[in-house]
Amino acid sequence: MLRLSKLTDYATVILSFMAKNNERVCAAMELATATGIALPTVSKILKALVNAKVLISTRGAKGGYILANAPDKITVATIISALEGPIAVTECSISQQGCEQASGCNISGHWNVINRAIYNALESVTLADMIKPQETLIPVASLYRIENHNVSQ
Amino acid sequence: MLRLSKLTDYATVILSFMAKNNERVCAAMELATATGIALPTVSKILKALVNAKVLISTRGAKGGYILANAPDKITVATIISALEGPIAVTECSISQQGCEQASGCNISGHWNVINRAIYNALESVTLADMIKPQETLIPVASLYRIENHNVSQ
DNA sequence: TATAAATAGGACTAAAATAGTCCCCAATCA
DNA sequence: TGATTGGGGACTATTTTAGTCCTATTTATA
Repeated sequence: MLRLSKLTDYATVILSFMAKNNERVCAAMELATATGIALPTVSKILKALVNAKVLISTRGAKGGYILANAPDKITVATIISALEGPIAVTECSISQQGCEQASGCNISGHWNVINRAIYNALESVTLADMIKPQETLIPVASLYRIENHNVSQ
Repeated sequence: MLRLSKLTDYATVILSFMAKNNERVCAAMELATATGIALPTVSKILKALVNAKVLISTRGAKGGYILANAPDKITVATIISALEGPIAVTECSISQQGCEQASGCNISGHWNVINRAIYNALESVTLADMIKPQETLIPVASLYRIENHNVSQ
């Protein structure tokens, strides 16, 4: 299903809240209360976002977190990278040392085309877009080609 | 990192082999040998691809699998859907009943835009493309915005 | 300067998803 | 009829992800 982790999902919720309260330092506790996500989890996400330079932190009393850039400069690609590492759908695309699949794997070039397309899609949406009221709702069903054909495990 | 499962990766390797040997019925055993993937795993993948109508199976002695369509009619999106279910990056995009995040989650419309873009990217590359010799190699590093900023777990 | 409030970093546990294996049944061919 | 091959599902093992907690460090302020 090509999914994002829950933490990344939480990150967008947290960052959306912060974007709406732009220019104000928010403590982890406040963000936990506002979003309903447990404090230790919020804290973990915030640390990752600071490492990725999406947020700037201030320590000590009255400390907290603030967006490092304007919401329209923070892309979804950046947020995902912050929590999940490089955006690429296959291992070999990341390790760059080729996959161990000796026979028949000369397809990395095409995965790169796909990765690039996905990256562009994620790069084209910013935090500012996400907090805008949604104009157009695309019917979800149209996104699916095949329904309910998962591998039973 | 937005990754595909290993099984999906294997599926592309298996299907690539079959596309090169088009119009010939391949037994699971042969595919396992050709790709170096363990037989039970190959078998599991083939079953999923049959369910998704990517492959057609023949039972009994001399049986095996064959592509249901020409390689240029089988898209990467179809292959991924076959093994991982609907292509969408967030749970709420799939369940369609909205997420439980009461506060501040009015961003599903934008996720849909992203999902659609990703889907188009995956739909635009076919199995035929994947077995073509790669013309252009895009430097992988250019796909990344932030490097090595993963969350330590 | 002591104290409280806040983040930093990392270790750790728990839960869930994924990968991989195995078994028995059904179908087909020689 | 027996060998070969896929179908379906149960099961186990492994890996990843999620979530928690502890201790150190920093800073404001009473």
